[in-house]
Amino acid sequence: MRELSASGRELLRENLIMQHFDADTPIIRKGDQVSGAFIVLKGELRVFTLSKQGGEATLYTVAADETCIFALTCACRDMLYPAWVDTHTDTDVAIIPSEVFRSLHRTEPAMQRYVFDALAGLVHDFTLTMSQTLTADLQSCLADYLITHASGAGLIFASHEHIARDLGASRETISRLLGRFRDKGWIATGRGKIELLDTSPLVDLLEF
Amino acid sequence: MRELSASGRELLRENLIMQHFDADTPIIRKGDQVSGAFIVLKGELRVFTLSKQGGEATLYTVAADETCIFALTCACRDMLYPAWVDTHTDTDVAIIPSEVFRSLHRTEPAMQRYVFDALAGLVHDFTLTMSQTLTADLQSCLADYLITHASGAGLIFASHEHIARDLGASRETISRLLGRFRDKGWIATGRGKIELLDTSPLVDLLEF
DNA sequence: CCCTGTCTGTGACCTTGATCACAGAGAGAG
DNA sequence: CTCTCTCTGTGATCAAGGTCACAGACAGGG
Repeated sequence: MRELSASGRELLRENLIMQHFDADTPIIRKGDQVSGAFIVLKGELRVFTLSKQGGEATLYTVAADETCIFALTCACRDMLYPAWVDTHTDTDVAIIPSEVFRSLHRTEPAMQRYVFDALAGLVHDFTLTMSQTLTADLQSCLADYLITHASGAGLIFASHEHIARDLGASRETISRLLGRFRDKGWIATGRGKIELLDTSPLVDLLEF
Repeated sequence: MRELSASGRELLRENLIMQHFDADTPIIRKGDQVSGAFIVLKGELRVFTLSKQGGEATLYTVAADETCIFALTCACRDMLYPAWVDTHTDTDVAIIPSEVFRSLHRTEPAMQRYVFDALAGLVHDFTLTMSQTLTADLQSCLADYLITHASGAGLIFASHEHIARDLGASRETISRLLGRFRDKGWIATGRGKIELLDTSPLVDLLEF
């Protein structure tokens, strides 16, 4: 945002709204009118859909310094928000009101570049998610999840419940699959913790 | 494209490549390097993913006057193409080579607007597809497909095979579901043809 | 009119993953 | 140390769809 013009920066400063959400708060429901562009300052937003039966499936998460692309497109094209959003950690968000955002987007090249990058990145992410959910079985999705969510040391701190929600699967099935991975010696499991022991067979599950 | 600057229009005219594809031709494979931005002039491109087992699922189609967003983002960000593309009808395509496109996108506001609109539209479409495939059962997907693909007179000209490919389902299951719809009097079926008789119960399948 | 190729209808069976129902851990609070 | 809560493991059962295997139905070419 350093690259905005003086007047743009001024406009932004005057209209930026800071907001705090506690952990596990529902923030947006599908069909809500969205008040503007969101930029996460601290914490994380989770964007997900709900099924007929009440099951959830996480579409993507918005980490610190990122923006929610659905909100961007809603602010630009006057759409209703197409999904649900909540938090699992304390989260601070900066909101640029729709009109301000639209005006910045019209006049500021830096803003155009920012939005374009965010959208193009989303297309990439979505493609991955889509092909995965459409074509891969749960086992492959889980393998991918473990690899992409592991810390450098190969550790993941998450309950089976949590993983199941992210993947839109049931807790029991995740438990069973993790059990299978463990029996094969690929991972070690503990309460709220998973350790990757041998990633190569997990990676093999992804390639095709 | 009328809104480009004189120099931009000149650049475009000199570098535009016209290409013709016959029906049912594979055009791009996943991982291919993409030569530039595509604009469909006549016919239709189908963008789809393949699963391990060889199953296909259509992500979206690019109709006349539309552009393929994957190709756009690939051209902009130097990515490999993330899906497969083929045709089912004779199709004419205009190709803007990557460097030309990048240069136009950098300098021409009209091009920036065009790309932004295409991306934002995709986000919207993807959202719909995603929530559907993630949350709805095949019956609802089929109902949606029939309604969105019917002509004004409520007619669809497509074989069960074709519908199955679009929905990433098997031909037999589509046949069975259509049979159920027919038995309930909602549709009439014929060889390569479906007629909607009573749309309201089909619409009911979508709302939840 | 027949022949052949593509659609369509159906039965049998299998796999995946959801759901229900518990039983046994860790782990923190008191 | 106990009590209670959440997390984990596992069996039984069920529904949706995919796969295999045909059989009939239509349509166009010769």
